Amino acid sequence: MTDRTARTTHHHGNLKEALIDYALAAAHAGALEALSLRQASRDLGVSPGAAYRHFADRDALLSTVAARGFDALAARFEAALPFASEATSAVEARRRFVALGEAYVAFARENYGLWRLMFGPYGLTWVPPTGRPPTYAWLEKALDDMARWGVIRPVDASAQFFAWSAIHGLSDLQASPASAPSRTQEPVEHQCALIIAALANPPAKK
Amino acid sequence: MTDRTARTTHHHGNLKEALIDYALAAAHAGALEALSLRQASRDLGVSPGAAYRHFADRDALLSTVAARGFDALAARFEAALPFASEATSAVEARRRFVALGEAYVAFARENYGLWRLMFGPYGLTWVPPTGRPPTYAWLEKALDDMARWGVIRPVDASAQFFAWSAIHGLSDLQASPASAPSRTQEPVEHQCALIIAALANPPAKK
DNA sequence: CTCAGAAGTAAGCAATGTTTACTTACACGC
DNA sequence: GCGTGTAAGTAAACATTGCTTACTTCTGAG
Repeated sequence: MTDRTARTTHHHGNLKEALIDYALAAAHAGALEALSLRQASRDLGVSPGAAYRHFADRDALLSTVAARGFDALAARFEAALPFASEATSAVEARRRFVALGEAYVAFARENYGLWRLMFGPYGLTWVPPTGRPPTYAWLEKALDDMARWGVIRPVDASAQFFAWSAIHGLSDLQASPASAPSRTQEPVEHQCALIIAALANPPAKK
Repeated sequence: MTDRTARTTHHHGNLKEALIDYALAAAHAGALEALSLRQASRDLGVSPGAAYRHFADRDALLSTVAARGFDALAARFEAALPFASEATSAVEARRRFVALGEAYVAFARENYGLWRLMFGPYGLTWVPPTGRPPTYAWLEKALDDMARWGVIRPVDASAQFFAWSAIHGLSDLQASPASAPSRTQEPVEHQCALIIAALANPPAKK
């Protein structure tokens, strides 16, 4: 966790990436908001001012880390539900939507610090850094799949946003360490069922 | 904003409350996570160490401020929708539920820093500090009212949690300064309509 | 081989959280 | 009324942090 090919070389190493990884690891432990550049530099065996050769200031590091967070979330989506694949039945489409929700919640739980950063004052930039489609595209696709198999009605942007914010709220509430005692995972499926119910019987648009 | 009956008296004043108010004001401006005890003490005309006579450490202050946040939210609910009142029709019950959701979102927007604190690592203790019922009770009551007038089916704890997390997610996403450009308020009503749709046609429980 | 520039160092500044030993001033028993 | 105990505030100090500046060192392109 400390070394990163920066050992043998006296003065050089791939800092920047090492700093990002360090922050990512700290985020995994939940202690991101209190991350210290000096401590990081110390642990990476480098002088305090070295980080400023790669990041304008602490916020710049946090900002890029937040961006990486969306990348990591997309990777998790891809692992749980390859973007290229398609649903082959109604029950399959439904199962995929639930899997997406569960991945979302699980990510928030396992990377609480990063999660907070992503949706905090920084973050929410979500340009697609790699070739992967931005995270929102997974949701659109899952909803479209369900609509195609008749599980729900066709969705507009407003309905998409509803589905997103419903799962997002669930994640935020369940990921909070304050609700740690009730760490049950099953409600996610039921929540998704309720979202599907709403999208299957949408309110009459006035 | 600086004075608080602590002026004339040379050494005393109602610190503690002044500190909480100071933090609350800072929260209103959004700059809570970066609140400085020294700066606060300075602005309140008191020495740096004075705060520690009332709070064990910085986190203790933030923690009580978070608790006050839930109190302020309850006050807002009460203002928008007196707890003692009852819905007198189906459309009224529905209107009240929407008003609750709008109050929730508005509070998150106007007190972003406090909002983040309340649902962050601190907070979520929500003991009812004053005589008011805890915030969650408003939601329960609004849902029960709607069920009583046939707007939705009777709700269980799981359905309550669904409604809460859906509105909570909406608040969190819309309150984030990153989504400031799209500061439209109308979607709240539509979101609530979708929540109602879900609770009116709940999924068959297996 | 040189040498310009990237990458890292050392030292320093201002600010913070927190602790300690000290003073002050209020309140209350006598 | 008057000492006096105690809560509340002060002053000084320590460790740590973000960040800047002037300096060194290493590297890789020409």
